[in-house]
Amino acid sequence: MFSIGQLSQATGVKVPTIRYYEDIGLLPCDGRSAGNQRRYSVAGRDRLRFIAHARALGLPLDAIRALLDLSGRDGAPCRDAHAIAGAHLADIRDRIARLTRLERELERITQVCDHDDGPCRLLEALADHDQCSGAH
Amino acid sequence: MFSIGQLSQATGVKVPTIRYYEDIGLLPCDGRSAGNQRRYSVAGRDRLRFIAHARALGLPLDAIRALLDLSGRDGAPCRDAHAIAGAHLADIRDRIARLTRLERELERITQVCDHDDGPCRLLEALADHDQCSGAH
DNA sequence: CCTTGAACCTCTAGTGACTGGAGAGATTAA
DNA sequence: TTAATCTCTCCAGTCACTAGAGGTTCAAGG
Repeated sequence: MFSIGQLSQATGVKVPTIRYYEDIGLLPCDGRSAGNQRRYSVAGRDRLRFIAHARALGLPLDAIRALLDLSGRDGAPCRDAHAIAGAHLADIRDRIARLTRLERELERITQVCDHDDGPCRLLEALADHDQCSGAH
Repeated sequence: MFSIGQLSQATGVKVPTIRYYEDIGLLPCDGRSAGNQRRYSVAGRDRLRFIAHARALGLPLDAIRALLDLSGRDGAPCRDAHAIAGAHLADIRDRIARLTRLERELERITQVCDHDDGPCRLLEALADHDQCSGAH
């Protein structure tokens, strides 16, 4: 059995975060010591590792909760898991696309003015959406 | 003079958001009606347009506040404005790079398993960081 | 057995940038 | 005048934590 600090060391997840995951019902502890301190089993550690890795991949906690529910069930979780991961992948691609448009727009804006005196056209360009090539 | 709703229509910024900007000291209103309703001048509308456009470009409100302070001053705001915009551009590029790594990783994970029966390796792959090519 | 210091407990509040709702008052057009 | 719309303030919620206060428990050394 692990204490919360040992679990934190074993997974790289901070202690307050582990307690937060318990609060929202994502990671129950496997019991308490006589003095009311949390104790975790190996299964609990593995569950937290799953959560931590999925978080590192950017999945929101709701999606992680759904995946954890799936992995406990039989039936056809494979398709459902793919649906969740696929939706996340689509979301990531969408964010990349939008950030890339912003990058180009901001590059353009920072290049309209590269002098040291006179009124700064950068501020004007930032103020005026009409100068932009598209929507954001 | 605009009412808050007219300002909202003119800028595309929602009414509660305008009030929020006032709360945090970003956009004071230019007076009140006899019945205590907010009134805005053309200058106020332009200021909100600046804020809205900078937000659409992804700048955080802190950076926008700094830019608004700059645009009111003389001195050498041009260099400072470039510094703020440049930092934001670097941040965007960093986020794109990280999202692209995640995209590749998630692509790999979703491809380890494309069947309909048996245990889903997608869930295993999500659980196991060691299968990943790098850090995230 | 006792002490010390680290780890742990609960609870509250704060982050960024809003969004939504309740319940009451103001404005405007017919 | 009346009805419809708009606006007011205040409070709570979002997401995923993070930080702090003030108190309790644990493990190791003497």
